[in-house]
Amino acid sequence: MTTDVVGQLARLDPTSDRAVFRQIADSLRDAIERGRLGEGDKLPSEAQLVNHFGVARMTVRNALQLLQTEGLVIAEHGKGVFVRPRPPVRRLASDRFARRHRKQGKAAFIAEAEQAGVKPEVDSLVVKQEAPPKEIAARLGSTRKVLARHRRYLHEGRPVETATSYIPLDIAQGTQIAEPNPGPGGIYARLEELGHELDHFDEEVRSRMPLPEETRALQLNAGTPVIHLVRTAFDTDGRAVEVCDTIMAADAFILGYRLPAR
Amino acid sequence: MTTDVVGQLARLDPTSDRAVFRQIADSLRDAIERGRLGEGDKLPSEAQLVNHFGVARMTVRNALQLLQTEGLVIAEHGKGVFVRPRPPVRRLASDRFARRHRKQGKAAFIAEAEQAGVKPEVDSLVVKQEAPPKEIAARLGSTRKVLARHRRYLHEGRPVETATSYIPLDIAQGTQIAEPNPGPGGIYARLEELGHELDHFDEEVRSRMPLPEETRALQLNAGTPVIHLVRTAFDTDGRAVEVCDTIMAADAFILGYRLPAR
DNA sequence: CAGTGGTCTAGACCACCTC
DNA sequence: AGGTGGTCTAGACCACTGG
Repeated sequence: MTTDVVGQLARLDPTSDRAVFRQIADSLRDAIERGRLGEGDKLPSEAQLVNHFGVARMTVRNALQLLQTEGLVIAEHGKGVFVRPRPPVRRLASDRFARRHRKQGKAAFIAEAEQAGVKPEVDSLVVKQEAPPKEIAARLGSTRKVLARHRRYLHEGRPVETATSYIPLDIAQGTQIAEPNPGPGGIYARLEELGHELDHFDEEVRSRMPLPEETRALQLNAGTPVIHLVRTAFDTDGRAVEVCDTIMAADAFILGYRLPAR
Repeated sequence: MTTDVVGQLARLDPTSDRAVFRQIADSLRDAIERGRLGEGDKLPSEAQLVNHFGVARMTVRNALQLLQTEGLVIAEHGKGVFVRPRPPVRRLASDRFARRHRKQGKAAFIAEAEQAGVKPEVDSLVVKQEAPPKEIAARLGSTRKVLARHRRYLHEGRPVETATSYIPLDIAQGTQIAEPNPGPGGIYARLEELGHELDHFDEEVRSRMPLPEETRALQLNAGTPVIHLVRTAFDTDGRAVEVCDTIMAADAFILGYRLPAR
């Protein structure tokens, strides 16, 4: 058998003010941080921990739950609790919407993914007309109806991002933007062909815990926040021609930006 | 008394596969999303929920814990469980390191905060010389010793950000950068005076759940992720002259970036 | 089948807050 | 003092996984 992890865990300090379940969590966290437990390794079972520390099962479960919400471990029903493997992260560079990529016929997500050497996919595409949500209308500067393009992106089969693009109907109606497949270079390439030469994008980045529906759509583990990114595209006339509302699994991305020191 | 919130909660569905504590969480979440419970409002007490749903206290506590990890509510010992108020967020604009701010004698955090109309503070300043952590050395392109400036930023008294700047010793030693107070315009102004004209900054943005130490330093509530931002400053010679490693309370910030469409 | 985690019960004592 | 949430116990039954 492998080395006896449970035997090497720190003992409880009965004189400490710190709650027992926190002390148990501390000792397991310590074992992970010191590398005694590596990525993907199985933690001692609840029963083993109950024996080792001489506490009730709920106390052990409290400790494990704490580590889960910290994003350090993942419980798998019927199998055990495992040190969470760090999934490969994708770097999104600040030139990801550069025209040269569109010119090559690649949409931003696809170009980024291929550069990172992973297989990208898109699914659950929904295109419809609707009244824009308030936040979107504020950014578009209009409450008139929009075309909403919703899709989900996957990475080697794992869902990592959902995105909804909102384009004013007066721009999108009757164009390929309203089709499920917007063609080479994505909707930004189509917008430029329609005479809306793109000038810049403004991105707003937030982070928070996922709503239950986001947890479902992205199959998120406990302890995984989401990055909420809202991007507004402006043409050279200064008009907002698209707003893209994106929810990303935070453990799958690093966002990269270049700022001028000017 | 106020309206009877607990009486308006949805009933349990005994035929559902969904766990009872999840159904209870669902009904409370629903009340929050529908606005029956507003920001700062007190949820029904555990005892009230136990009576209303006819379950054991641990079942109710499980439901409340779920809502806490979702960041929707905050439990306060001896007082109750409350709908989490959305703290005022600060927008960080992509021109926050523009030279015109330094010229006005303001460091980036101060300038941003004043623009947002909040009172900024800095505390627990530590300045020392050390070997750079591996990640920092990689960005500086050197493993030689650095000057590390650690500080914590507060917002109307609330800690919202910790930051550590690493500057190569051959640049910083003997200058005002090595002093606790770097002078007007902050260390970037000093770097430029020393002949390192700044060209651009590269920022990397990640999000994850906080480590216990970060939870302490930022006094984070359950269900609050952190934004981990690493900024590298480059001078016009292309040399990395500073790396700043920042941990921000995710509920206190919106990051804004402008991307070229070029 | 045995081992694992998931849910739930029915209590107990404690620490904190407000009155 | 009485209400609130925080911790802990000692059980029970269930659902999933693996050999």
